[in-house]
Amino acid sequence: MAALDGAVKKALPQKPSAALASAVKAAPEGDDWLHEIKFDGYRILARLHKGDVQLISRNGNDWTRKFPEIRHRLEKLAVQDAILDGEIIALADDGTSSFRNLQEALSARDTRGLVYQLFDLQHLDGYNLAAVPLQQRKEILHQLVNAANTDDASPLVRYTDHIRGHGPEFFGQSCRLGLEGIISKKIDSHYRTGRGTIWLKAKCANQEEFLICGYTRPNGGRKGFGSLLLGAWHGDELVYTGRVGTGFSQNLLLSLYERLRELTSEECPFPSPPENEVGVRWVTPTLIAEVEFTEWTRDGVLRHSSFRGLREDKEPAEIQLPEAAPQHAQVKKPKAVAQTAKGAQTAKGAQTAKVAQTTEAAQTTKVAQTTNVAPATKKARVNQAEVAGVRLSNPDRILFPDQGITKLHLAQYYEDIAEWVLPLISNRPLSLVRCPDGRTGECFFQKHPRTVISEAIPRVDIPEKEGTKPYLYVTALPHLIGLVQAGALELHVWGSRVDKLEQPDQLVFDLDPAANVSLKEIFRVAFELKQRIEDLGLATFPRITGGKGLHLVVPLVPKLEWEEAKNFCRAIAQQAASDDKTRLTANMAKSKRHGKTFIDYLRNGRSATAIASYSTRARPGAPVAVPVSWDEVNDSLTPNRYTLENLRRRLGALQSDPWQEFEEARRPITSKMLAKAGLKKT
DNA sequence: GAAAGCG
DNA sequence: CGCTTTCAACGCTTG
DNA sequence: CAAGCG
Ligand SMILES: [Mn+2]
Ligand SMILES: [Mn+2]
Repeated sequence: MAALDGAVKKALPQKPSAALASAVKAAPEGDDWLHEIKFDGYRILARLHKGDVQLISRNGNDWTRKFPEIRHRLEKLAVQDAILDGEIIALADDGTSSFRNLQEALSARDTRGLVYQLFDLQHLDGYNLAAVPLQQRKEILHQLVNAANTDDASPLVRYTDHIRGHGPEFFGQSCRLGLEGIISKKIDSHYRTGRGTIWLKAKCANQEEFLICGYTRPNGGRKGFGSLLLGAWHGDELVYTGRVGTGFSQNLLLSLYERLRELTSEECPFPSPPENEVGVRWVTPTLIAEVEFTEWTRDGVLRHSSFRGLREDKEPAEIQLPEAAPQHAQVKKPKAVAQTAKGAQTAKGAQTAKVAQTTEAAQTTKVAQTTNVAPATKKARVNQAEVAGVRLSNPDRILFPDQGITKLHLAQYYEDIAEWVLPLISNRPLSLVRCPDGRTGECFFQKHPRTVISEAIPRVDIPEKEGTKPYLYVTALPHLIGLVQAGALELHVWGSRVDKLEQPDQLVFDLDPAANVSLKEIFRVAFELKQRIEDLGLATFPRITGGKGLHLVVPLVPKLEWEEAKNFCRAIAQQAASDDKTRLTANMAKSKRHGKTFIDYLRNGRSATAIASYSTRARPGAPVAVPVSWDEVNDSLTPNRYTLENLRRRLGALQSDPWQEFEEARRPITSKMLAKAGLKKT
């Protein structure tokens, strides 16, 4: 150690402090930067002294007792004394870290699944390493962690790897994967505590911390609070920054509500109270909420905000108004008189009149949008909303309880991504999975609209065995919102369009892995099938389904009718299966699938459907089916990694549509192809 | 979610 | 009138 | 043919 350049003999500090990263818009270029994935957890310094371990939070509190397993693991590190720097996270199977899961683990006192990701080393065995170049500090740390983990397949304490250079590419790739962002560090830098410019953070979405300053009463049937009112310090003035009403599970919402009730205050904490906030309960601003949002409106409030968790490791005074916030709101003088919540009118009558969420800034997307909470008139119209001109009943009904995602939020999701979803879903007959009481309620499949669904959504009559039946299809955003109003959580589409129903314009090969098939194997199978289809002269585009598998979608010029098309698909699937009998089957029977991947070619029948691109799934985690490009099909991808909560990060980072070439790649199925697939010419 | 049925 | 009940797919494969 | 499948 003494031989190490920069190491200085020094006593172990009693109260170590951490280096902090400064926010930047883009990742730095050049080989003199190292880049790490940004974790979504708690920043923790570990102080090791003669077998004794102390875990210290960002604001200097002793959190050792919160993480007994990690403490125990650190006690076994082969060091006399050390200061380690890292982040404690809840690590999911797909390699992502979730702050929500971390907090749930902490409040349930079940911290066994948590992992300590170490990325720096301040002090080791009598020497201060602050002046040792970063790369060397990380090498020493790496060896230390490796030596301790030799016989551990799933270690609790891990070394955090980095890539050198290629910052902008790494950042783009991280965002396309739906991650939070990256941290960039100067390769030869010393360890400097406090905020500096040698550690930089680039984020994939707007995410900031705000003080919880109040809450609204819940709307019909809901418990606890409806949404939180947020603020931040601007100098010594507390400024209102908007509300957040999604992102909490039921449990979290109720426990947060208990804490807020103890903080309730008669007095509005804002010198300039927000306008039109009726029936708000104010609280003393002490709790800190981490919030993700799409943008600031011109009024200086958050748009599309979503709660990510409570920060227990910061001080309220640290919460300053971000520089990106428009100055507008602070200048504005109060119009409305501050209300102290007194159960005025009926409980339900305490309805927020209008959220400051439709401003000019909010109107800039391609698709016309109007997202309003309707004014409370008397009592009849209470609790209704409108999106894209379509009336939503029960906008506050929770459809995904673990995420607190409501019907209004689902409608806003489709409004937000309309330009992505509409080209891929328009003019195709639909089947729906409806869950009017949410994902965990009773769900059912629906093919025919009957009375349930808005007359404004177009129908096409399709001949069936006996007579002709109506099917829904969409051509525009309001139709999608109409489906949301009906409680549709999954949209499944035909492989043909309403103007050419009998001739498919796309095929779907649905790869359904058995439970114990690894991702690697699914993807290997997918590439082999891709090759097989390309050899026939057709293109394939991959789509992760939001469930467990993957689709290969084949663009066609409509020519053959359904029966011939399906025969073609069956021949391909059976050929693939017979060439790889151990890993594949073309037999739908579950008993024949054990340990294998089923090539479900049966999506390619008349009236068969497949999940639509960008449709949500009625599954845990609020996943979404997402078109990807073939070069994204690798170890980083999982079939359900994109969700209602993180898809926006991906779309924002995409340089181009991963299915950009889809239209140009259309080809008819020729008799040559049929012959090559082993079918007789027609 | 919405219409029909029931007390 | 308000509360409860009912309904919301189906064709093809497989053994 | 009934049962299973998505
Ligand atoms: Mn599937
Ligand atoms: Mn399938």
